[in-house]
Amino acid sequence: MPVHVLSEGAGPGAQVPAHLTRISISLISTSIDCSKKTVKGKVVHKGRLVSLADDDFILKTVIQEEDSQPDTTSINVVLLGALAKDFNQAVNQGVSRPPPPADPRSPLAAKRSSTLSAEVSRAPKAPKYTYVKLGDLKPGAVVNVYGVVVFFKQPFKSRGTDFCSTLKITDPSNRKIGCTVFCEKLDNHPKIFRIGDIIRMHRVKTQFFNDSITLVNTFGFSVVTFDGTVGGAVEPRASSRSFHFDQEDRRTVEELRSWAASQTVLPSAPTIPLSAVQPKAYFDLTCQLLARADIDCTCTLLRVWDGTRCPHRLLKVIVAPDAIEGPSSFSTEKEKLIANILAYDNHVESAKQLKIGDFLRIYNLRAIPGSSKVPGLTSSQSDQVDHLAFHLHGGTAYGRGIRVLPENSPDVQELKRTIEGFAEDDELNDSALLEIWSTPPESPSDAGTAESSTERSCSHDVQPTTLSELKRSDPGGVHHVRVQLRSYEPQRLHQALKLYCSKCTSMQDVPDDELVAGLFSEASGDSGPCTPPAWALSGRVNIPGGSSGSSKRALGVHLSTQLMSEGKTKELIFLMGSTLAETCRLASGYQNIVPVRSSGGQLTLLDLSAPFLFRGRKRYYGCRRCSEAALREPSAEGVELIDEKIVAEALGIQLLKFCLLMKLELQDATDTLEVFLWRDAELFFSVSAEDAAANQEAQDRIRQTMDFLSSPEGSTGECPWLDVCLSAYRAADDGGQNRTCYQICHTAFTKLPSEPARS
DNA sequence: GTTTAGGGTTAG
Repeated sequence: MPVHVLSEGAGPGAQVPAHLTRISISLISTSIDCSKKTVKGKVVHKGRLVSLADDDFILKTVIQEEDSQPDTTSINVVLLGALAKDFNQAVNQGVSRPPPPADPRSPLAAKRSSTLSAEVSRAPKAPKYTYVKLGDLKPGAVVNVYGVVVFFKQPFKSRGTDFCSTLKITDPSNRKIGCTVFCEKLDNHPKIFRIGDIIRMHRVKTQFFNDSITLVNTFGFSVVTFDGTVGGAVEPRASSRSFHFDQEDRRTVEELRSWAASQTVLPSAPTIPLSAVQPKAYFDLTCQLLARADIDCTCTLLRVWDGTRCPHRLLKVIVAPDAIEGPSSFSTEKEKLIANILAYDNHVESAKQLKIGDFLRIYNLRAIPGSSKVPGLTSSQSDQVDHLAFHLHGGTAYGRGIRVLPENSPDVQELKRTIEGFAEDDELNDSALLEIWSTPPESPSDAGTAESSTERSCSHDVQPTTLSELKRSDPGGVHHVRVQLRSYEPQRLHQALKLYCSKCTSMQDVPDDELVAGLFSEASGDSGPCTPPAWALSGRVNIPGGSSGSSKRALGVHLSTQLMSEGKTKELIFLMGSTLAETCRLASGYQNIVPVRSSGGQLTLLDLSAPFLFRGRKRYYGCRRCSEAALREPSAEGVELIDEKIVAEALGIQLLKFCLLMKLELQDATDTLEVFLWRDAELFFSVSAEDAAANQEAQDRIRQTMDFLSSPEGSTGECPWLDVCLSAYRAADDGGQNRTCYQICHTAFTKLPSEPARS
């Protein structure tokens, strides 16, 4: 039997016998008589010709219908005998165009596979993406590639309609390939943070330019990048809503990482902390934005820090306080760590997009010594000579630009640790804490030598002092004291629970149930018609009756199509029109509940004063200032567990962290002292603040600890003694006056009386 | 069915 290959574009009747009719591959099933049917498609896989006996062969092939979803409309075909042999000779695996026209995990594909896969026998998997080695690139093709980034620019505005990213990549073939990405949306551009990042691009076309091949994105382009650190987590940074990622991708990334690590030719441009900045040098800085001010239309001031102190004197730029976005001043200690950066020309626009609190990487920043000419107002210029000024010059040469780093990136995690290390001495400066508390100390009591009820875990090598000595000593530093608890606030311990934003460092009370219930009832008020987003499947859910026997009712729910197709239906629901009590009741049956409402005919989230997420008994809140909340479909691709972080990220919410804040009055024989328990409160109580917000046991533990510490013990009739590590720091109060504050650090309560049995 | 850019320091 001869095998004919249809030429591209040939009509269906051209070479096919007339008694045969063509059907779509998606219609093939075991209940259909296929004997007079044909299919038309492309050979996306051609197996090896296997010889069974003399002149008897077997060969497997996969045929995929064109212009269709890859994992739903291909068939496995087993060819036998001479047909297998003829096929093997006549047919080539055709990848004249890039294999799949759409990401195989697109919602459409997922939806179809979930409904059809059980009924129809087809290829079990989408055809794999094939990646062309950079050394094998030929002009005039559309390909998928992997590479290691050796140069990149942040996206910049082109003269056309799009932003443009330019980068250069390499791979073990050692060929360096320039790439250009044009996209209107910044979000669709590759998320490259540093040289050495790994990049995967789908559907880029090869072009000849200046005697070498370059890559440019083309239709259906998608890109994913990865950190290039050997041994680091392989976390895809996608630039599209859905993308394919499997174990083979993981392997490829790891192979490229190890290869790159062995290459000395890869230029390494480590980011430099402010403490290591050299005058005249260009460098990349990883930092947090604290404040911003427009100087003129070609220059914007960015005030940043990275928790380290630059040994050189830094240029001060004086700006009118009302021109500053963010705090107009900081504590004296913090000011010493803040660098003023002048961003010029094209960077003024990108500086505008930044939010106070953002974590940034600023590329190709220049430290200029002795600068005295700065647009706008500078303080007395004569005493600014030999001060370092940081300039981000106009243009994009050498990758000059600004990039916001995501909070979960390893570099930001490290930055936060550095900043928090400083925060131990300073973070409680701003009036936040001083506003919440204010009561003066009183008189001393007797000293004791009893066993301590706490244990210090710090490594500070300081001798214990008395409170009166401590009060006389210079402000700052750490101190060890032996003290008793005299009093504490708040007496109502639930008031010690706060919500803290690590981005803008604001702190707020946890909204009480009455307030939250009010928001739910207000949200269910708008019951007009409402359009759910395209990715959602809508249905109803029965609310289990409460113990009071309240009437059952059904509420609207919306589910993510993609999560459903992954069998994760119950892991996340968007619930509409429920009361707070009903939401809590349903939370026992669904892992994640996001309350939603109808607003102006659209489905939206509730006001951020309400929890945006219920997980069992836990509720999670977002920062009103730092969130850009919107209802979006979360991607759970490769995610083991959908948790508050995944949901918050998908919804653009800056997650607030539960924390505990108390003010304790301590005493010893010499004096009394007010101290805060905040940063290490969880360590002190051996309880997480999040648990304290949700469960009685954790609350009991805090209550028992405070009861124990404030009640007379045994025959001595004294309160228990505590060995405590205190950190002292200067902080400005409301009136701008600096005063010394103390905070308990590195200290854990150890002597809890036996816990009562629980059922 | 594709214009833009196609790396290589501002000059404050």
